Amino acid sequence: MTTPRERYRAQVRAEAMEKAWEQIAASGAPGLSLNAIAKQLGMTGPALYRYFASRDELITELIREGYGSLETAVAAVGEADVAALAGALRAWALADRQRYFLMYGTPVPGYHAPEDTRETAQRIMDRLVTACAKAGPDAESRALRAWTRLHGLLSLELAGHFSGMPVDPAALFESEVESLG
Amino acid sequence: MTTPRERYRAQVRAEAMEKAWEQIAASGAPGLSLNAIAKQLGMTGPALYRYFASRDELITELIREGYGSLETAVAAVGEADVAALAGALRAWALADRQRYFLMYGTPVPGYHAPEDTRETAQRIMDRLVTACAKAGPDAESRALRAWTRLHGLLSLELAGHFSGMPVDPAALFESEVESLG
DNA sequence: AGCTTTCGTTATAAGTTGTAACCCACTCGA
DNA sequence: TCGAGTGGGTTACAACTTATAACGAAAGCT
Repeated sequence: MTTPRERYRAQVRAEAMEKAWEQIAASGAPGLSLNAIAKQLGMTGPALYRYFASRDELITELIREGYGSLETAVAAVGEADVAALAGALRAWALADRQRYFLMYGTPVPGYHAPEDTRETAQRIMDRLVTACAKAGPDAESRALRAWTRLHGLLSLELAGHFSGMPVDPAALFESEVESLG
Repeated sequence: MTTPRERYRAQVRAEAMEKAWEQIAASGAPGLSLNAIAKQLGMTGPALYRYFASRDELITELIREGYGSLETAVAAVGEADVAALAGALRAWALADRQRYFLMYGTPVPGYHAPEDTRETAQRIMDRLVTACAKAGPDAESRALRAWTRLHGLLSLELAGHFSGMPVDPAALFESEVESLG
């Protein structure tokens, strides 16, 4: 049973996180400002602290949401073959670069992700493992290799390290996906 | 000919960058504070602006230094076979995680690396290409694949994404290096 | 109706980057 | 050797940031 207050609170939190995603997409995680978000929501800075204990908690919540969104993205892939999963991963990553980097990019020393995001990450990995299991033995180690290879490709592409090089990221990705089969 | 003033200036800049590396290693790039560095050098905050036009310029200088250090690291590898280069890369990366992420980690939207670092990166890549050329045809594309695979492995390891998993990063790295031969 | 919880406000503390103005010391040329 | 100019360091300040405290008002519950 949700009271009106709870619903309102959830709505404000959701709107704040929406603005936060926009800010992160525009200026990266370090450029995220609670004050600016509050202003966009039509309230003063300190008011937002009723909804998020700190800037870090907001970012943690964004990371949680990010993992959730990736999980639904891979869950939406019907028959779980590796190529389809890889394609879904790339599409999801390209949809929001900074979201990808928030989860898999530069770690902040001292920051530890909450336990439930690790569990979500595990479920995502499991999905990849079962896909690999259909294609032969040693599913776990092949899934691990798939993950590291795809991540290497994606993170370099998203970071723009291929720009200025005569490289077609999509083709490179496809060729690397084939190497996994 | 270097005047005493120039030598003094260069020294202060070098010391500031040293402290900057320490700060980045401790709290990541967002935690880098010009004020704190100035204090460590025994001067007030604004004084540092005589040496670096802005925080961004200091970070740019650090990135430049990072690329330079990687270039000397790979140049120190005598016979350039891919396995040796990969080993040198991993050792260099493990020596300072945040330095690696400063160069290959999460990009800041709107920030563009200066041209000379791209040239240095190109020279490093060339080294990898010549190493691949000794092992067969299609050196360029094999070098590119080597880069993306090693980066995927390294960045996940350095970010701590393997901790909690039954994974031996060194062994995984070795096995992936073999896949390149 | 009245009580309590919660929300949003202003005020404030302690940081940050960066600029401006000023002083002092060192360097360099006449 | 002395005077002028350059460059380093200081304090003061503006405009930000995160975060807390204290207060008022609105909404919900009994």
